[in-house]
Amino acid sequence: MSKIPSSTKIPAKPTGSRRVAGGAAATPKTVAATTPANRAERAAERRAAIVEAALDEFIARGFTATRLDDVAKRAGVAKGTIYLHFKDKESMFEELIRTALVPMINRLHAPPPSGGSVRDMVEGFAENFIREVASTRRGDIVRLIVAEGPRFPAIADFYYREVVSRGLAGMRALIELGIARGEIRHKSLARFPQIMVAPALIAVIWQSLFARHAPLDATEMFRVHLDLIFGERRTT
Amino acid sequence: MSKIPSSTKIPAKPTGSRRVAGGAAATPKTVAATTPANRAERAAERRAAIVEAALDEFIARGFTATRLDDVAKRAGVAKGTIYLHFKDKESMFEELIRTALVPMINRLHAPPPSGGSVRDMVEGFAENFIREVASTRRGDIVRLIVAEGPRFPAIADFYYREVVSRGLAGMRALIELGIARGEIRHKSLARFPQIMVAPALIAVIWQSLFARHAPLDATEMFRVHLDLIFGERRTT
Amino acid sequence: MSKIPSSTKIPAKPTGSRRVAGGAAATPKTVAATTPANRAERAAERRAAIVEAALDEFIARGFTATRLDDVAKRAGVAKGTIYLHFKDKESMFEELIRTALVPMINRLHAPPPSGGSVRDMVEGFAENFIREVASTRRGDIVRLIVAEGPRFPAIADFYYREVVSRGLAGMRALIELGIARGEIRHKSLARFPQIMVAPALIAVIWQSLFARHAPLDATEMFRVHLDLIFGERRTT
Amino acid sequence: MSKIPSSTKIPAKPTGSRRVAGGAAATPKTVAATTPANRAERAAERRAAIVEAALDEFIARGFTATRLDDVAKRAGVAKGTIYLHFKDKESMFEELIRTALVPMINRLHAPPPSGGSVRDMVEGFAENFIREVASTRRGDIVRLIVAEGPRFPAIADFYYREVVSRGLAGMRALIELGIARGEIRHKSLARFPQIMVAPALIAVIWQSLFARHAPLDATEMFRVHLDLIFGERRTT
DNA sequence: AATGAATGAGCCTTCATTCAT
DNA sequence: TATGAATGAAGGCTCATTCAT
Repeated sequence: MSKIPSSTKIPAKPTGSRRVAGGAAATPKTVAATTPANRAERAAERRAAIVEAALDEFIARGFTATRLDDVAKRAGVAKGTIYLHFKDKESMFEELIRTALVPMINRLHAPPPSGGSVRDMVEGFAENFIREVASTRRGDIVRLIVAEGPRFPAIADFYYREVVSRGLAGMRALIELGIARGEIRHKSLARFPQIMVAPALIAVIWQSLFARHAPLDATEMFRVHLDLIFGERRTT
Repeated sequence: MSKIPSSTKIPAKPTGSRRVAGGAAATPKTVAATTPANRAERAAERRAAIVEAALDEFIARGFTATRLDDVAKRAGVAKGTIYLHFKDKESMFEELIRTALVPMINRLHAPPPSGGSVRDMVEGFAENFIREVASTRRGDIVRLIVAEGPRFPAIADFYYREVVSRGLAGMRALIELGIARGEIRHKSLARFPQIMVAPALIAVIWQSLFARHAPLDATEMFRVHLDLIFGERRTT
Repeated sequence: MSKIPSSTKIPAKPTGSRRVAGGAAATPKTVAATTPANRAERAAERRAAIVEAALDEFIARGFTATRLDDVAKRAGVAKGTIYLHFKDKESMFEELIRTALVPMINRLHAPPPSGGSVRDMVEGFAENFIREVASTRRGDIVRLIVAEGPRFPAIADFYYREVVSRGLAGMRALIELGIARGEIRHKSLARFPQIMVAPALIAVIWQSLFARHAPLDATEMFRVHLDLIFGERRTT
Repeated sequence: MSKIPSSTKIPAKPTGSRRVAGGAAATPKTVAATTPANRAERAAERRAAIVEAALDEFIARGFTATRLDDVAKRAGVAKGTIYLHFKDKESMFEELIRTALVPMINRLHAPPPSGGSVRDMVEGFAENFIREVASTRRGDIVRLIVAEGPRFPAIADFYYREVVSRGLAGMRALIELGIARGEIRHKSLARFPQIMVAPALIAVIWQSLFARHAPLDATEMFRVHLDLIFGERRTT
């Protein structure tokens, strides 16, 4: 049994603009004359590169095992530069997670595309979730929260407050709408909206841990799950 | 936002006989009046204490952040003693996880208590799972696997092979039985036995991360979930 | 009988500019007024200081007993700094030895100052050797190789290949020249050039181990040795 | 470049009586009924085994790198047993060296076999030395003293006092005899008896370090050396 | 006397953080 | 603003030594 050696080079998807072709050891010094105007722009770019890199590393190794040295290398900046943007490793981690959750939060704010049946809405949500979360890096972030939550209560709290509780509230509203409209018969489902999203979370975890052994068609699974709740549709 | 300081003393559930109450610096030399007569017995006890302590620390901090120093202190042994029982931190971690999973594996071997309806069987299984796993340290171990799996592929593999694939196979058999007996109408459920257990896993994660904010009645949630699959029962 | 306590402070010949006199706890941060203008220069200086210090410690204690902590202290750098220059203790040791041998190797390359008789050449070589090796730290390095060679075969190999075999080859050539010129009568000496240098090595070892008890005039000894080979000279 | 891994099993020449055939992990407990009479005998045997084992390990690894665990294993005793015979590692080392030197010391006491010419006597001594020292473990001990001398001044002192100074004194007497008898013409040789033995020491070191690369016929070398001093003999 | 489990000081090495340039 | 050399606290692991059996 061997763990992933910490020297493993997680293939770096170079983060955008910077990183001139050919530059071996990423020498970011020779950036040439900087137009005073785009200073801020350049800084923002750097910061973005750091965020990208840090997320990748944190996802791959977890908080403690991540080395800022690696983050810097991957971001193509010097180690010290990280400290121009973040107070320390811990704050960086927390800030990163928050930032990464923002899109999810926003989606929860957006009123669900209310056209059509409740099932369509839920299915739309689920497809979206699976496409945008379960099979992307955002899914890894969810797993990261599960992993580091106990050591970063603030992160867990934030996630609960901003994502989980809102998401469940929205889901409950949908369920109640479904019940009101007669689409859903099981009234008690409204007491446990978690049930509605459970397969989505399963999918997230499955992708990280077992996809290699047994690929999982998350969308289809979710559809079957919805059949349980709304009754079979395809028969029609 | 602050993470749990690494110096935080996770309250140690003292492991059995040794460890006199109040003893601060845990001086394990003066055992004197402690009963265990023979050598082997003492050794086994020590090893058990280390296992206990290590599991607690690993669960609380994750692999990398766990200090063997703390494990030793919590177990009431010297640091060197750990190395009489385990090759190194990594082997200790892997061995611990495997050991901790054995009870779960055994339960999967045991033929499901086949009396009664399929729903009863599943419900029995779920109640059991929630009682023995979701709300105990075994649940934390599942979360630990989710957390460290990507860095310990061997652990993830082992968990998949010994627990997940077997568990799902068993569940699929039950589902097929339910379909054959007419208890379950949704035939495609057999393709995704994950759906059946999804709420159980949700419960495990919820306990670790959010129980503090919003307690979750896992048993009741699971019952509602079963209602979706088997049809409501309580109406009777 | 007591060995040198490992805490013994081997008097450090301070390595160059840095290191203000008397400074106990060696706070190398406040360099301030120290001259070395540019980065590279400073780095080279530090590296040199480490090399100096490490050699002294290795010579005084041998490989295993040398503590990098002491090396760092003696070099006036932090422990971590060593690792900016060397991969680990072992590589440092091997690299150090090789580096320290380079001057000897170079001397072997240089064509012997061919003026005069063979005896003069050998005597010149010997005087040089005794002046530059036997009574200096280079002699200690030879002893160090003798001491650690069996545990570092690579070091022994390197020493044999680069110094011993070349040195003996050169010496053999000289001997043959001496035989050809009629300066040396014992033809079989060419089969054992080791004999020619034996007293030099004896001198090296004597200096390290017994000089304190009985000083040895290595130069004079070598001259007597040459008398055996070339016939007495002083009579003239 | 790689050093000998410390795990290297130096092939143990099992030390005599003990060590029952087939006994894997050398379980010295089952020694059966001990005749009260031979207690002391058994103890002496054990001690001898420890001495043997320790010498081998010290020679192979040097003082610091030698683990008492390995010594115990090789001697077929428990680690604690070593402490019944020696105060600590350091004393053991010093005592071992002293003990190992005794035979050499004794030989020096024994009046040189005074029959025949001085050359015969020296040649006899040298042949003896090369046979009994240079190519045996005793030679390794000489190298060990060279290696550890600086860190164990007491050892170096002892060696100087008991072996070196006596040996040289004896050699000087022989040289003076040779001069008196007209066998040796170079009178100043008496001032540096080291010259007489230098090739012998060279041979010792050569065996340890370079024998593998280039075997050395020490006896023949010594004979050539003597030819230098006494004049060629074979021509006759 | 002999054992070997247990101890804990100590050492190599890593890595978050600082700061002179 | 950005760099990266330097720092030193901390942690994994070893091993001489002790001591209950």
